[in-house]
Amino acid sequence: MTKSDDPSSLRAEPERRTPLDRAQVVRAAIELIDEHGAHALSMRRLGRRLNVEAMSLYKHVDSRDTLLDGVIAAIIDELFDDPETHLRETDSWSDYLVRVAHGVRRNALAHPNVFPLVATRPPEAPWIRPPLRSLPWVESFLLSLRTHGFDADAAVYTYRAFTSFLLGHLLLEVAALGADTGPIASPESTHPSGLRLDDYPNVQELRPKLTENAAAEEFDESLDNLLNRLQDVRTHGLL
Amino acid sequence: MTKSDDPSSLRAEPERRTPLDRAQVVRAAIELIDEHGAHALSMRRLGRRLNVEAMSLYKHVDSRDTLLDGVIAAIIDELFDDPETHLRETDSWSDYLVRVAHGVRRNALAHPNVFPLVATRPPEAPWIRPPLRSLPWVESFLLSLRTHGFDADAAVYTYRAFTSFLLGHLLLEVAALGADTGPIASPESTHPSGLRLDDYPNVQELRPKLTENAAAEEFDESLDNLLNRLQDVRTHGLL
DNA sequence: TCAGCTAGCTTACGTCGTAAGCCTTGATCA
DNA sequence: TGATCAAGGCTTACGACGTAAGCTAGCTGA
Repeated sequence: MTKSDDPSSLRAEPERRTPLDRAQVVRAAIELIDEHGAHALSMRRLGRRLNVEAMSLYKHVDSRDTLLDGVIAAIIDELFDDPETHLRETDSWSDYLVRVAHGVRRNALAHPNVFPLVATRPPEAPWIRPPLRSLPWVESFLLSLRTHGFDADAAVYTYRAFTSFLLGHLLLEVAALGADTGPIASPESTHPSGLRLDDYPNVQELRPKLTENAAAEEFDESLDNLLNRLQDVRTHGLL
Repeated sequence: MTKSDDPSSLRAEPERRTPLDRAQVVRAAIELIDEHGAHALSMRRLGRRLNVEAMSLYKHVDSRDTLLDGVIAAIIDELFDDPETHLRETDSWSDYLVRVAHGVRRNALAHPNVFPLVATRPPEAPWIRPPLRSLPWVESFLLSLRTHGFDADAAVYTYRAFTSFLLGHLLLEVAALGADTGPIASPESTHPSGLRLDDYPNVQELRPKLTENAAAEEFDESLDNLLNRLQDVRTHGLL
């Protein structure tokens, strides 16, 4: 009506032939968050991106909140579908954990604006811990450990220690990456780092080192240390 | 006008004699978040709680976002003002780190709805890492370590490892505590844990253990392990 | 006394999530 | 073929939100 029937465009835009579905909505939401951060995901904006009115999205999604849950589910399903993140015949338990850890890290770095959601939105049950926050994941993880000699206590302990490790390291790595883990994003880096450091001599002196990015090495080293600890737990039990 | 001049209350509510100030606004915001979660902090609601119109808050605060930054600053200042979290004459470096860790944990558990903000809002600079996310904190932390024999590299390394450790453990502990780290809070725990576990035998079997809360012990043990690792770094350097 | 400032209030705008209901189109079936 | 119907769009509308702009009452100090 307004200006859409520009005669020069017989079928200018894709002119949706096939109807939208939930998967497309979720995918578009992920793209939008990847590009502009979670605060930019509004139903109207998402509709615009899909050439659809905001209200039409509700044919495919119950609410914005469940859409966000869908985004998270999609991301961790993507991770779950990565064969690298599953136990192999030839694996030792530590090979397995290393591959899972690296898979999660890849996943987090691929979607730095989504990861804070994965980290902080309430999980389905309080004992399901981000970032391994789906039942399939918990099941797969526990099973893999138990088939490699972890008893019940050690497996659960490992689940908790491993998720804590992942969350701490990756949330900070992703945040340092400039992800707008919070509301506002880029434009207010008013001065590239116009902090008054005069009263903080140690910070001032160490700032070059503080800004160095050694995330990958530190992740691996900390992981290695965790694995050593878990080996004790596995063979000697808790305490 | 509406119903506020109930004659039975000559001065029913405090009837503000002294004007509001920024500190009171921040304090009220913290209370509101503590009670109802961050999603419940709107300028209008906050105004209501302070018997003031929403717009009046802008006399004391630049925007909702800077108010949130103020909330975070207040929380970590509270932590900084706790003498338990600072180096003592009699301390070894590990005594110090243990007390800081426990201080942060106390702080997080005292404000479980605020901690996710502390964890995920963008810090002033990318190398300032939650939850020790103020310049005074970084300075104090680095100085304390260096006065105990950490060289520059080891001190910075420790800052990073320590913050990762705190963030991972405490964010998950606070989340399990039922904090609404995300938008919605309590009412939709429709069924106390109505998850279909039929297809997840390991989860099903281990669920009692998964729901056990051993956060305190695990925090301490993981901390102890971290300290051992740091001891190596302190005495032998990195790598 | 009176100018000026402070800390409130009022109004208004644009955006948000979403409830309710309408319209078009293509498939189903008599 | 024509009637029926559901799916998947669209329109309108409501209340809450953040906040820009401007108003005003009452205190301060000259």
